[in-house]
Amino acid sequence: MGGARTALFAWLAARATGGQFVLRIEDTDRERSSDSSVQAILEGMQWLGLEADEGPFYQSRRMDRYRELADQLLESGHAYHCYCSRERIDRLREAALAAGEKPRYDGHCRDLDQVPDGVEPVVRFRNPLDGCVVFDDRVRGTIEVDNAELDDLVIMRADGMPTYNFAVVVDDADMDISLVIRGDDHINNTPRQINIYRALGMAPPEFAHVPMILGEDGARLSKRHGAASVMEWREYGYLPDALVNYLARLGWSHGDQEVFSRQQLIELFDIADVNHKASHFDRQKLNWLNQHYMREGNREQAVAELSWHMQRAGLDAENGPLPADLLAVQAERAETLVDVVEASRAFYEDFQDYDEKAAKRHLRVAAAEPLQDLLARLETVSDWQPDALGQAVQATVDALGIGFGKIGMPLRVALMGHGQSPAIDKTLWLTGRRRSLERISRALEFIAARAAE
RNA sequence: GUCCCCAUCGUCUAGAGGCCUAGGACACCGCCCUUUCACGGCGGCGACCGGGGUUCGAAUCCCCGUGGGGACGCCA
Repeated sequence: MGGARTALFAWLAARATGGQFVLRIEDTDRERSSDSSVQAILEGMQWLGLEADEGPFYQSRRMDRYRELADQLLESGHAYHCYCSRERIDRLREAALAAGEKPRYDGHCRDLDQVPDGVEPVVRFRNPLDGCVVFDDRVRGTIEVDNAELDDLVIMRADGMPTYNFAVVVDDADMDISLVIRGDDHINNTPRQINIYRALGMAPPEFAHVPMILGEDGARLSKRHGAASVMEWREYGYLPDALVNYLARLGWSHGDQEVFSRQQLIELFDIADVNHKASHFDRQKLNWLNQHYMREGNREQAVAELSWHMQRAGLDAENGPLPADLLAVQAERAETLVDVVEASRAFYEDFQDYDEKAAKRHLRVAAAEPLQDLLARLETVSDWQPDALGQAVQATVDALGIGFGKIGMPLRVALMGHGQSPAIDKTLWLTGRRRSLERISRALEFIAARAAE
């Protein structure tokens, strides 16, 4: 989610300023990057509607370029081969930690005379020893770091693959990136990268470090908090528009406004307005927005998503009301599309047993006459629409001189198997003629059987 | 531990020295509407982390504490 929000900000910043949104897959780590993880990103972006103007570009296909520039740095003396073993590096780190210092590479191979045999070296960047790096962050303002705090980072691994900090510099320069928007966990990388730009003789882009998103418990958002990938949120029943709106409001705002269309977001968004503080992910507020978008948002999107969820839950839309009709009545009593589907099973398939408590309370002998009367009336209803259905129920109430409660709840339980459903006319409507008549008959039989016991 | 970043209701936030008796939203509580569940309406609870400055005046500026987050990888 953090990545999705960063992508959203980047997309908005590009759209708001007439720029291009470039999608790049940073897959230089052979062990961690897999087809499925890349696929998850691509799918998530598409589902959220964050279409890229360029890309996706894959770093794994630009190896020659990274090697070329690493060689250039080697030749100009801005980089050097390092033969230190991982064990030595580990010892260095432990010693530094024990001494209360910041772990750093000690520059052992900086000026080596002789090259050890049989060791595949890494390439390290020769970071300046003094001075400091200052940059003007578009959201944070001026950030200043002493070069003395920085060590010589590895830019090419022993296997010849570039590391992140080097590859992004090369790519951002080659791809003419004017603004880099990323999580503020990268603030510490930026001065190192700026030093590399300088060594390469290239001009660094502008940077904007946006705050992180924390879980409800204040810890960094992770799988532990329920969902790692954007597509999992789809599975939970959220709408892309709701997620986009929610994510945009996390760390950014425009006065008291809470609901923003994409168009408004594009018109109002300015990266410089982004907050400095990390924010907590609040599922309940997302729920509220999701309900809002289910009720009043883009109909096609909501219906398409609902259909997807129905299929996933094994509900056959052919065998019950139209998803659009279902949404129209269920959205106001549900927070997610999964809730809508779960509350609607009875409209698409038969239920086995009545909820014990509901049956005991509402399917009693006293309910038999009203149900019988209503059944007769419903059989004559030709236009199975809410208005006519509501009138039929009212007619039963009037004819028998009973209160609405004497028929409403028994009917609800007869139709749904339990006591929760939309307004009774809507419930009859969604249940459909054949099922409604069958289920009322079934309830009458149930009542009779109970009475006989 | 060292360095970097941050700090307004439980949460998201408004607030750019007087407009603040600190506003809105979510959540929560109450009432109304409703013979289901909801929706909706009305109302309530609830915050400027602490201490020093600067100023006629500070939530807003500065410093120091404290708290939180991040970084310190041949991960990104």
